[in-house]
Amino acid sequence: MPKESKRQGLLKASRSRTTAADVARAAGVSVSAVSRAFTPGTSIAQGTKARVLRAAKALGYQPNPLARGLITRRSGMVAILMAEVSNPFYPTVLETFARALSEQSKHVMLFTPGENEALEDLLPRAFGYGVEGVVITSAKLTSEMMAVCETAPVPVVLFNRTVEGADISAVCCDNEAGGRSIARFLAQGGRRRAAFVAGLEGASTSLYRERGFAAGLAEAGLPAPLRAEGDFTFDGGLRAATELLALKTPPDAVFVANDIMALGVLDGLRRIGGLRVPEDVWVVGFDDIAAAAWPSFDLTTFRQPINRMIGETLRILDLAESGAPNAPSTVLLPGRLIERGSTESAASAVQDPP
Amino acid sequence: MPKESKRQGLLKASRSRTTAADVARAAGVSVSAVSRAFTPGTSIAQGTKARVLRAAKALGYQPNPLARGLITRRSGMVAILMAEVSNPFYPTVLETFARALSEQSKHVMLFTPGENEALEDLLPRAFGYGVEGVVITSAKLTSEMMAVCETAPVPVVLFNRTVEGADISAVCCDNEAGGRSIARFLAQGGRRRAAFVAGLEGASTSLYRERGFAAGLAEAGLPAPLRAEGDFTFDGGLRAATELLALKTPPDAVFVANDIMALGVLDGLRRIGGLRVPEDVWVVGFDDIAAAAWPSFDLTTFRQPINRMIGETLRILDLAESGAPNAPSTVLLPGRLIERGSTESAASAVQDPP
DNA sequence: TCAGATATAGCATTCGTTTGCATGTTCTCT
DNA sequence: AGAGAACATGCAAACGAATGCTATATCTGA
Repeated sequence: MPKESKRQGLLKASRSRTTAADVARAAGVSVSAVSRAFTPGTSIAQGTKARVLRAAKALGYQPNPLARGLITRRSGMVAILMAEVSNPFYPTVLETFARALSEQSKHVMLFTPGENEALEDLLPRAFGYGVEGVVITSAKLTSEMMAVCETAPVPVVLFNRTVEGADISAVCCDNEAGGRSIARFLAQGGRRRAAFVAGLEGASTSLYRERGFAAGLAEAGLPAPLRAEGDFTFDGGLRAATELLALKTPPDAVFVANDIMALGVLDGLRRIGGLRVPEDVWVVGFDDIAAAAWPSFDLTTFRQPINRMIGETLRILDLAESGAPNAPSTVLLPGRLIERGSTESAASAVQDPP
Repeated sequence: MPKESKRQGLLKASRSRTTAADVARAAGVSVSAVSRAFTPGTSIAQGTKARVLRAAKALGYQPNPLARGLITRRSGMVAILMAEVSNPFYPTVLETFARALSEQSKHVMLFTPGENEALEDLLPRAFGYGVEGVVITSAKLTSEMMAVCETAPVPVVLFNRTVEGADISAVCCDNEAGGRSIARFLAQGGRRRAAFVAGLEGASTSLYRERGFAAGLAEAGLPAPLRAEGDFTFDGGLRAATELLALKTPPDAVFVANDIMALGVLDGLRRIGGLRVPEDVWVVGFDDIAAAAWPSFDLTTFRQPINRMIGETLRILDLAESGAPNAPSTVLLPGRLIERGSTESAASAVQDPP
């Protein structure tokens, strides 16, 4: 690797960053004082602090997160592991996170597992960067992964996921309650033959939603739901729809494990099956992504409280960070059914008595 | 307790960070040698390099990016500024970027400008983290912003944006050519009264697409397009549709500045205006997002070459990084029209004469 | 065979902070 | 007024790696 020194000289000459030493000199104090002025909760007199901050502002000084992170092991970044970008729910989550963290002047480091990249290799890399916390929104959680999470040097939170019997914090919508309330809604609407379209095998969200849904149907005296499988994608929904249409007696209502897939089901039932929604069949999703409200779909769905979920996640991260007992906690937040045109309201359906 | 011992082992492996000194000791060399073993292009014998790498692997050692970045000023991260998460085009871009960088074992640091956060404040923060490059995909580019970009210590690339007269690299689809080819396509299909739905005022993409479109129509001997404005969002598309419907003579074809807005226009024309697509009116978008291919929309659109665009962006970043003359370059990549059901093929449309 | 060129390896410095420790200062209470 | 306590400040040693320089081996050619 030959020629290299030229560029360096060029760049460094023009943009030498101002350091704590510069500020110290300007304010007539030591670098320690500068450091303390920027670290809350340290022993420093009001006067000197003000003086330092003033000098810092004048020079445009900001503590270097890299140097700081080298010592404190916290570089002001939070790692987010996210795989399913094709599901619009997650970009929204990502954006909200980024904004929320930005207000604490923290930043998002994004980790997207590649084809042949194991998640458990990604995490140590993140730790190397001194991330102050990790949020995982990826579907597949292997047991190796769990092990890494449990021994992580910083708090780890599963977002929209849970794992049984693992010592990891998790923040979720109450999926089981959601499934149950949808079952109740369908029953009240006079639906007799419900179907469930599952997401990826092994995803906790799909599992709990199905569990609650089945329980709710049973409580209402309805038979267990028909079942098809998708993979949480639009195309998976399309395929599931054809599957359902192939049944001798198709369902009169379908609860789909998430919205993006529900849109696929809806489209499949209409375009391929020629069915009318909601006249022939009702469709209900889960998440309340933006597209659910589009006129073409007008999808009834169960809204996840994204903002509260993110709030709770940040709370857990902060909590663990501030040295509180790091007892892993699972937070279940209530969601809410949003009725739209892919179902009829219970009121109008009640006309014919059971 | 078996669980206890297992944990212990993992703790050792993942938490207590092994440093270059540990590896040096294990390999019987100095830390310098370890450093050189991990830095390509340095003077080190094959034998010792192999020995070091073996020891490193055995200990699970990875150079600490923070410490490394402190010296080299490059921490292995690339900053991405992204605002419009509600447009599915961008999450896709983000994901592709993250994967591509991951293969160079670099990482994405995401910056999402908040409500009252100026972009030009965000960049210096990014520089503080030693990012090796910056990719900007945000809509609004103020002149303060330009100034910061031009004096940046690392390469900056505008993605899907251009700015005239600024010394900043940019990678774009050839929007003007795209607009022109769409115009030609509509003309060949026998459309006589075209409309354009613009995106945000001041967005270069919208501007160039419109320019090319208008030029193409003129060349085909058609009148200048009708015009409505959206804001690059679905709802903006809906509003634009109502606007167009309110005209005394509505258009027989609409070119919308991007897909997500085109879906809104399509939905608006159908649901609100009761028009049939493509029988009554053709609709063409730009981007080719996933939803464009959904049966409900089946949107003809101009596909941006995302992969090539990202490839070029990375190339520019690498180029500038490796010390080549940092002459800002603008790369224009060709896109391609994807015909779907929201238009008729020119062949079939030619059958019935007006 | 020996001077001189050429790879390698190590030492010590450097990057920009934080922080334990020691040293003042000021304050409080008796 | 004096003895501690409580607070402020600076010094210097980390943090973990990169790198200019120097000191050795090793190699080259005459």
